[in-house]
Amino acid sequence: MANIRDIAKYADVSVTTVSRVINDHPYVSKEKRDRVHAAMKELGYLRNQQALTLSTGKTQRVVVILPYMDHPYYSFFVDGIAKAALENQYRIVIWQTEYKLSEEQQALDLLKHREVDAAIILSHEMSFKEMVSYRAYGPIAVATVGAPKGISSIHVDHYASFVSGIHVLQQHGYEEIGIILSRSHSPSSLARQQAYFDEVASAREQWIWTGYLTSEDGIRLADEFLSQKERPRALFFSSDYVALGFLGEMQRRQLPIPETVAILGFDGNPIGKAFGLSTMLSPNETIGRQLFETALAEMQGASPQTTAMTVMYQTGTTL
Amino acid sequence: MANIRDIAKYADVSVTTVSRVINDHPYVSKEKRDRVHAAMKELGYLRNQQALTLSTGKTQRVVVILPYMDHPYYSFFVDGIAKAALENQYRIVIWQTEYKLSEEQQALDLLKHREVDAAIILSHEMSFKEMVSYRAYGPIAVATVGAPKGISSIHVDHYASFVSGIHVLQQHGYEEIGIILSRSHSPSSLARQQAYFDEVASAREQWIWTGYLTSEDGIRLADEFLSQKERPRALFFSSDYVALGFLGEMQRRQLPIPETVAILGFDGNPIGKAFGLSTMLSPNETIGRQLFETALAEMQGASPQTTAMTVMYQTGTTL
DNA sequence: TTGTACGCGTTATCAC
DNA sequence: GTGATAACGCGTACAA
Repeated sequence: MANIRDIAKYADVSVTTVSRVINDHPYVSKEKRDRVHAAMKELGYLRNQQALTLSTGKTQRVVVILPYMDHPYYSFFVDGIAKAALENQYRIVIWQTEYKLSEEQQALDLLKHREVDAAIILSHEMSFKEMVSYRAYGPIAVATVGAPKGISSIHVDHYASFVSGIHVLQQHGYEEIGIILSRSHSPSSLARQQAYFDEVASAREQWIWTGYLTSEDGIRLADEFLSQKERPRALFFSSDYVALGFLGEMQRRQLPIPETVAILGFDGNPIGKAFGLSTMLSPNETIGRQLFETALAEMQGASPQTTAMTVMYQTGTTL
Repeated sequence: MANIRDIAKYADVSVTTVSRVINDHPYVSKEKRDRVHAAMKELGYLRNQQALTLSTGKTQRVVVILPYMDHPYYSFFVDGIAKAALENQYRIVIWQTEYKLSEEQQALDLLKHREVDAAIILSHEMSFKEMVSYRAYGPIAVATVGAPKGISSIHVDHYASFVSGIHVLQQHGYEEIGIILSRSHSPSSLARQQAYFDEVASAREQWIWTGYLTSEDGIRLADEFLSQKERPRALFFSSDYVALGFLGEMQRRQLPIPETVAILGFDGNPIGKAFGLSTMLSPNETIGRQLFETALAEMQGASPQTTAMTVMYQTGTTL
């Protein structure tokens, strides 16, 4: 609990000198430097981060805003963010929103109240218009598409990615394709629908299933899918977990894949490999890293930037 | 950027009065209260959290220390912690250690440097002896077994849980049982081995596989398992993800489950349901909640406590 | 009911 | 090289 003043008194120097020693500044005689070090050791000095933070105005913290902690999709982003943050002596504060606007607002209020230096948003309900109003209080980097000037974005180009996924399906001979989306009105879902209608000749509304986020949703999809009279020959998912739920349920019903219907996932979650899931590999950990690095650069004066990432086909046995 | 003094000046009152208004204290005339509110609105006042923190000595933050963000096992704990924390106006800081002692030390240093009020540790390499040396700087709650006095613990009783899992296997007629562990020297692995030798008559060293953490490890296990001349009739895993990796690989090789070998998982990860995995359901989200609540109680003066949780058999088709 | 003055622990400024 | 002293923005005795 000894503070900088106690050290100064004990070493018989000024607090300024102690501060200089702590921060490795020049212009301190070796003799006093040694005395200060000895005093710090003797009294068990520990620098109080809160005081530093108030004094410098920098918190060395970034808030990461995401809807669900327990959805494995997000953990890869967070992993990348966490690694980049730790390497740069930053801490990350996690805020789980469950897509509630009020939670997103509270999380961004951390920026206003100088509790964090920047915000990284993985998915959001909030409009970009509202988000921009927080920009004055610190850099904001998002993993979603459509960010306006002022807000950095490192994201998967969902339109291009879905197009290339559809091409993979078509190269495998599938023309009648259905797609499985998460939230119907999210920008990524809209981009995916657009790609679907642009690239699939037989595209139809009934072959778009929306509201599927978890593996349980995937299980539930089996009934919805099988109950249709006219069914597509292939399903392109927007999440590996949903795809795996569906795949497992089809296996349980002894319906062979891809004979009954081909399955193409999206993400590249390692667990998919165990079940031979064909999928579009998304570089989510890299995106996480870059989100932090972009935010860091902005804190140091750089301009906001937008980067679109692409996905890669990862072969499996479900096509 | 207006601070409490600016408000005071603008409303023509003292800073104390402004502080009282902010914190809803009594003894402020309605008239001045209104003036202060008006001034705050006019100047766009936002309370600086860093200053509050330095002044009160409380950060309203808790650090959560865990080895891997991208291992889905931990996300359920974090989910529970996050929910409980947000309900109590606490923020959580995440520190990913990859089981590196130095990272664990750095994370606990946050406590020393008053950057957080308490620490929650989900899994650790550090000895409890060393951990205790940090206790002086704030409450510590762990999700592991064997915590000494002074350190709170909400954990799965791995010995009892493994015993009950083994009983489930035996009730299904399996006597020759093997077990799959993660890190060989972790307390939970030791408890599981003990349970194994205590309860399984045919227990043998060759039927203990250690070093399996991920689904990829589970895939790899298939070869190790099949190459043994004498094989157990059932495998009891310590993680659903490893079990699923193994299950998927066995399916790929067209080896029927449970005929080739029965599989019992451990965790109760939702994705297991899709593939009919029989497992021991562990209340990890609840444990997360209680970890936070215990830490909070300690911050408010309560004594450290230890609670052991039990797991429940969740039926599937792999036994 | 209100206000003055100080403490929280640090860094930054400026004079010596 | 060194050291007073003023910020940073808030809460809170204590006095009035």
